[in-house]
Amino acid sequence: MKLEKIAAPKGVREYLPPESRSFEWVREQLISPAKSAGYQLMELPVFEDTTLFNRGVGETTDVVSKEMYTFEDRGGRSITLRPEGTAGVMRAVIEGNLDRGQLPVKVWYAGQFFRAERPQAGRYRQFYQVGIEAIGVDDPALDAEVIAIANQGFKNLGLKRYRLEITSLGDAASRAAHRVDLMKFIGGLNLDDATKARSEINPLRLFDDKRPEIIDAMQGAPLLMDYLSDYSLDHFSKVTGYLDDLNISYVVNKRMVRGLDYYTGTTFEFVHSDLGAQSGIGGGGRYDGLMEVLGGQPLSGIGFGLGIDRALLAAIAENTLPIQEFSSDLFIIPLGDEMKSFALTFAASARKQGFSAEVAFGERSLKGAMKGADKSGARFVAVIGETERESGSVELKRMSDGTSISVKMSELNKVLEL
RNA sequence: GUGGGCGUAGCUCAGCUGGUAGAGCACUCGGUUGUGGUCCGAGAUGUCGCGGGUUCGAGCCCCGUCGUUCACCCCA
Repeated sequence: MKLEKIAAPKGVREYLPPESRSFEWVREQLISPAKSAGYQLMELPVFEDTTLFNRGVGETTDVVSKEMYTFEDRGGRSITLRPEGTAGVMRAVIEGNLDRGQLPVKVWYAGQFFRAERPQAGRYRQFYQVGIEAIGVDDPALDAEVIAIANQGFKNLGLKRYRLEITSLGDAASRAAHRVDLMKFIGGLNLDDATKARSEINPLRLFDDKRPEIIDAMQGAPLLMDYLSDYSLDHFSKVTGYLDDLNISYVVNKRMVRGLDYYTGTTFEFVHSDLGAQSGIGGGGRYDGLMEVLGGQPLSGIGFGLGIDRALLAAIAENTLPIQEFSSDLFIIPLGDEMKSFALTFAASARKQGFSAEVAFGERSLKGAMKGADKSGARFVAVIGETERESGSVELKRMSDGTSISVKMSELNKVLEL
């Protein structure tokens, strides 16, 4: 009797071999620039106290109000699977007193995040991101470097068909003044109820609407950029100046909208042109009030999150994925059961000598084992039996051309390093 | 949460106007004694997503459901 199969939960994205090799590669390309810029790893829990996101991300955001996986644990605590990375990093920085040391605190992280949305191309309920945060210094040069690090990650992937959009959301006072005028403007529009309701939660959302009639209606809307204080404008122009010096091209998007409430000042987004509706491959910005909201010192911060899933889709779309070799140096075939122990010993010795080695397991015929060796892509194959055990040397067959060389089992480097 | 497309072997798919399933690839074994890739031969595999309905009869029609996919919303 066959039992029913169990499927993965809806919308999760998982990576199995051989695809996982590409995933691993993409993740490393995206994060390596941060590592070489002095950012250090932070491993964080995937679930947190629900209050962290309510307070950090903002109750009115879609993410918090309708996309979180929230449940009660056995102790009656409200727990939420992290929908984004920054709030958790801030919590850990405060809790671990990292903000008492030298500033800025510079950390990176990678892992899965969870949002209960309807799955779509490039949008999953469990998705993967890498990100960095730099906390405690408000310097436009830092903003520029953070952006440059993200940009370098995408360049590492060989991507070309993407653009960097950047804007400044200014400080709280500027946003409040702009909001009043924007609400007034929107009030004069003839909108359907759903859209009106959305605009009351966050009027900026209408700038992001994809429907032509809304885009049209928003043409004359007041722009936040025109409300910025001198300080914010000066800060922003320095950031763009540094980007110019770094030869990083960008477009200033005065209508950019971000879904998380904590962003202030410099805000940016990387958008890829081949990905359909879910085109954002990364985004981030400054969040100058967040630490304080979470009970820490009033320190500024800036960071980004890059979507690994989408970056991988982009690399596939642009055909920039390198072939990911996965093969051992040596494939060892024991002749019969009585040679298995010897094969395991030999494999261990080969690994100790610095080479990767696999053993043929099971009851296959020699021919079958050779086929297995071939498919594994191993560079060399060694068949071992009585003769080898007695002599202490093996024939290493080079699979690329079929030639073989005899070598002592303790001196594999004489052949394998060629 | 709303709307459209799709759901046939491990994969990609075929299956004509309804008559209870096929191809290619992949996989396993073999082509005799301790050596792969090509070639040849043989073989295994499907409750046609699931449930109900129409019919003498359904993979093909209808309804529901689940899954998947694309878009809206939102966003990585």
